[in-house]
Amino acid sequence: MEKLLDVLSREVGNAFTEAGYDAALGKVALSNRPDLCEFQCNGSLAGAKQYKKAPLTIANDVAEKLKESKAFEKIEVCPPGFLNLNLDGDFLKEYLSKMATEDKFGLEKPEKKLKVIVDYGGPNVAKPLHVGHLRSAVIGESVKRIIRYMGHEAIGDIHLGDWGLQMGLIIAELKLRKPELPYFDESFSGDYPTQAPFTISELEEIYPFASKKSKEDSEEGKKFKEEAMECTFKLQSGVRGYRALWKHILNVSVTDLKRNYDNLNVTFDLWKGESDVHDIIPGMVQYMKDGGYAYLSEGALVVDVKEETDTKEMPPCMILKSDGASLYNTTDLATIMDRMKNYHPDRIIYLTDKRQELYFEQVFRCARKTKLVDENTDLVHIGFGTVNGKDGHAFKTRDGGVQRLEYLIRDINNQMFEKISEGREMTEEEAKKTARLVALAAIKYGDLSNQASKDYIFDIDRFTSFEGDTGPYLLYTDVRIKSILKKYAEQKGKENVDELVDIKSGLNKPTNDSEKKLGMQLSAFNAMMESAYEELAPHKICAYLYDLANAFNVFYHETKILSEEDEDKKLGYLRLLKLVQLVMESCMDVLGFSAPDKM
RNA sequence: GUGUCCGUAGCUCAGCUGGAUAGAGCAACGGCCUUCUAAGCCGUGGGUCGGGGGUUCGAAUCCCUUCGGGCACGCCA
Repeated sequence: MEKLLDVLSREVGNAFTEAGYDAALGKVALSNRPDLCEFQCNGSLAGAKQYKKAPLTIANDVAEKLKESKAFEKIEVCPPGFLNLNLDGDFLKEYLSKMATEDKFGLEKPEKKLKVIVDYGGPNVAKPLHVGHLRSAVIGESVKRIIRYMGHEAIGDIHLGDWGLQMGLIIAELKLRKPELPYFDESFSGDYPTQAPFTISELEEIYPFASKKSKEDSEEGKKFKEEAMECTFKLQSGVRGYRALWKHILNVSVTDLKRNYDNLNVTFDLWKGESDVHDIIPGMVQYMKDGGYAYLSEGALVVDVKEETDTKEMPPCMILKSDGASLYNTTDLATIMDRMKNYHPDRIIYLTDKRQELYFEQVFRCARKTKLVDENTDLVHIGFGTVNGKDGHAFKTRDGGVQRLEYLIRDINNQMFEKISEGREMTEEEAKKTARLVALAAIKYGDLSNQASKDYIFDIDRFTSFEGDTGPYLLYTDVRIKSILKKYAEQKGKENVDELVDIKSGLNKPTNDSEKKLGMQLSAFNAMMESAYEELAPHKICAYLYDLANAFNVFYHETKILSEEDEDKKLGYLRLLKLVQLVMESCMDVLGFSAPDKM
């Protein structure tokens, strides 16, 4: 379905043509002076020079022709040459009625369905999730859903960090603590225990402990690091006991990660990791050498990725370290190779901290230069900003430690639960469930309503106060609508409101200003979603949703809906409400949260 | 040093493919609940869009410059 602004631009463009001017000047935009008009066209000003005429003259010429258009109920010319336009109520009614009958409210299907891989830039196994992981999870989930909503195929890959020195560190430390385990006995040939020799809590304690030790300058630290590297090497070369231990680490970790991500309503289609491409690395390296792409520089194997047009320094992309070991780049490139072979994606989107921008540019250029990717496969990096505390510095707990995501969410859930329990008739069970939904919306909306690339301040007090521009406000609005519709069904003695209020039978012509504003906000849905997709910008959906909720609440306060005596008018209101509800819920779903039935 | 991002109300942020008087939320102050959920609505105050130049009929938006801040810049991920 054509976007409303395009329809209107065509109308005005035609008027420009009829008046003897370029149709391209007829571009219509939402008015930035809502006190004067709903839409505006500034083409007369832009065309003044070209036609050597006063803008006012052009505007008057166009306005004259525009009178024949059915799209506008008011056409005004304002000095120095603005065309101020108000939409015709019947025209809006027709547009909304069509929108209500179409799939996805008039969002156009893509010409070609694309296959997109979304790489969530994986957490490391054996390390608890912290607030930093929140962004990649929340933004990634939304980006994935936006892509799907647009009609493309999206494959989400958590892409775990499950292979490097970190694994060696854990194994080395375990070896010190529990040397009696069969995994370290090279002569052991029986079956290893199916039960892991540690819990997730132990694992989460071991890794930071070992990591810290390996960084110490002491003799002990150096020795430990060597041991860890040795363990890494043994693991990667396939020593049986080490592989078995590694599987335990992975299993214990993944179970815990799944639980945490489930709480965030974030899911992955693939639980791949760096280890999955281990076997194809030698082949890839050989290919890069054979192709003349890779050469030794300062002992390391690198590929030059500088380009003529570069204005900045562009270090080469490193393929292997000087000791011959692989690194982050190696696995990322091998993963690209693997994905091309097994999925043939049209696009791969990476979500990581924005500090990795240069790194990804190197990797992308390298992949292109070495032809690991097809020319028409798009590689995109979405670099997001850091999550800061109220002081503007990286988010920390009160004692200065890293805040575990799990505890943070638990705290917010609890705060919500208390708030909801206050003076509301709900069972404890219900209140808990509602609290989780509200907390999730608070957290996700708090994150997603900021531009992804910017740092933002994670202010728990603000998120949990949930007044104004917050997730809970949106939920509240949706709940209000549901409540009215439910009440109407009850009045009619029906279980389900859908058979009473069918949006497909069309909307009414708006009868007052707030109703019209609400309708206009609805009509912008398809354009908004398209732009959110093009820019991979969930915050645009947030802004739209907030505006829609606002428009609804104004309408709600000005309009008595259920007590309206004119049955046709009442049904019109209810269908409008239903449409608002469906659009809101679609937006929320794409953002990755949902509303309860009551709150 | 090179590159890059940012600087908008007291605070947190939109707006940036150029348009008229720069918008929200929070905080402050004042109204609105016997009537569909007040987690709401309405109103008041609050700004040299970091500074300076330029392009343009018109600049928060584009270009240059300058100040202030963040981040990155070969063997970490």
